Amino acid sequence: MKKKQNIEHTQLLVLSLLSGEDMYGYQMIVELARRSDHTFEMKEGTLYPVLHGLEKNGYVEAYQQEAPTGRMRKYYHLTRKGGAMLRTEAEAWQSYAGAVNAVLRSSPGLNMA
Amino acid sequence: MKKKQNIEHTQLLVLSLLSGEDMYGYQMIVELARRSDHTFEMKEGTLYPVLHGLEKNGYVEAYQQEAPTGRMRKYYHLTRKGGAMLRTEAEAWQSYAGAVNAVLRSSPGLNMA
DNA sequence: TATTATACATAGCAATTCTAGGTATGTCAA
DNA sequence: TTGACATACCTAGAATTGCTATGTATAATA
Repeated sequence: MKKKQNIEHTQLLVLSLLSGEDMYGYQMIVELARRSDHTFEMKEGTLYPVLHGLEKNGYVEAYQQEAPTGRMRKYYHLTRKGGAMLRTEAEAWQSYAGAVNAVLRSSPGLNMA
Repeated sequence: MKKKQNIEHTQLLVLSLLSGEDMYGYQMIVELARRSDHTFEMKEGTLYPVLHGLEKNGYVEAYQQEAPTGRMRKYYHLTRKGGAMLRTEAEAWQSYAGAVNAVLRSSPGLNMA
């Protein structure tokens, strides 16, 4: 039985990537792997539906642009609304992670530095 | 439309609680809320199925014990196997959280201390 | 006596990610 | 030139997981 990777908070990670520069889907997958030291290897089947959802809700805007190679790429740009959502979700993440760590720290079975 | 709370890593949190002392279901819900400063309000519909799964896999053992009030409680005890799983999952959490934070830190749209 | 807290349980819904498949072009080595 | 691999996009359906809603029952309290 194959283990499922389960990257949660996909939306937060995508918004975060786009806050630096406009990116296209494939690039996000590569960048996310790089910045997370390959902890995250997001699947296309995960990313593309999320991107379409973000666009539908006005958090990102898409535009086509030709790559130097001649291939078409679909770039995504973070909107003002998307930036606000990013800050909201980042705060939620901080709160969530802090709470998990608080619970783990209270566990004698672990050696939490 | 009601917002879903979505406590992920439920299993890790439960194992962590049980590494301190044996607990019964209702107590875990109360304790988890307390230790997480009420960030986590786990639902019974979430907890009980998870407990049954942990028991089935040998991570915890259950036993009945009468409370001072006269009511029956079902206590859960962390097994050696459960302790090992706790350490494994805690490590996975550290790695996961570290990767998310690394990505967020690389985002100019956020003010990550 | 009615409400709230305690205490356990499950069926089915909803949300999310993955698997698995499809389409197509560019690059590079054999 | 052909075959493999990387690039680049997309979606349907499966699997997982937590939540909603509901049920049962007892003890405490207003």
